[in-house]
Amino acid sequence: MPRRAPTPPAPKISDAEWTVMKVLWERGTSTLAEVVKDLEGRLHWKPRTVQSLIRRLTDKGALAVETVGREFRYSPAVAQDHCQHEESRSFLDRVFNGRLTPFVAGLMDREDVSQDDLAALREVLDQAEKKLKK
Amino acid sequence: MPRRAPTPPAPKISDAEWTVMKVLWERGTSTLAEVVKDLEGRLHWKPRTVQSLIRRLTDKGALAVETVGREFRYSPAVAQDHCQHEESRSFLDRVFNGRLTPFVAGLMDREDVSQDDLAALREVLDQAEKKLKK
DNA sequence: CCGTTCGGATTACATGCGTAATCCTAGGAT
DNA sequence: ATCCTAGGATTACGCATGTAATCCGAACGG
Repeated sequence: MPRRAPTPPAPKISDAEWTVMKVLWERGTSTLAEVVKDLEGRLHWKPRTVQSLIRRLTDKGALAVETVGREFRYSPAVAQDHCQHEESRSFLDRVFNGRLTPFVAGLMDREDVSQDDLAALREVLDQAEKKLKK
Repeated sequence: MPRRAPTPPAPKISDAEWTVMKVLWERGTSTLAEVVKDLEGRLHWKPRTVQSLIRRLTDKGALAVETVGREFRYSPAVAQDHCQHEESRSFLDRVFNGRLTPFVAGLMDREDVSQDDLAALREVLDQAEKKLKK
């Protein structure tokens, strides 16, 4: 599968940082407390831990900080799509020599897929084909 | 997509280690020199570096060592499929909340896919469906 | 006004990773 | 017999990561 024109690279986001970014992408601009709230229950993390991760993310330019009156509000500074795509590429390259089909085949082989999933995937392929023909 | 019954976990393999494992999976049992040879040209790595990686891989149980006469021969102690599947799962969970369809859709959207790729993917889906019906 | 609390800044600290160098020994070249 | 060399064992070393704790100042409750 050939790549398109290169896109400016997104900052490299670690595992734990992904967890935080996902909250921010879902919620949009949020305060530390809001992020902590969102994560608690699902995660054991102490608030300090979340703060550390947020700090690292702002340091690497993945989050923007805005001082609204008294409080700091954080928002994603990189598009989720973009980050997802970079991760996807590097994952496929590393594990499957860049090839998508064996990846999908492997999953199908070892996990149960629903009819719905299959239908959704076919739909995606049809869209791709339509785009290709244009 | 629901998971199947859990499989015994494979050792966690780092980026650089994947490069080495791929050589061993392709070549089968090999000596250090053979692995180095296989990698040189594609990679800048010094032989010592390769040796370190091999050592870490044997330490974590991903490679088996066998002393054949004078030399050490290394072979994969874990199945490639298995490792690939674990990576796939953790990647999908981390980046796409476990969902395959958005992953494929994102790739289709940002990369060019060939007719051949599309056909191969359709074939995979057909197989999955057949398996599902049985 | 005073103590508590919340969040930013700074610091911590073990582990893993990428990328080797050094040391040592046994086998091969001369 | 001697020296070189390849490869295993040990050690290195800086950076990233996961997971916080500490310190400090401001806001808030009483």
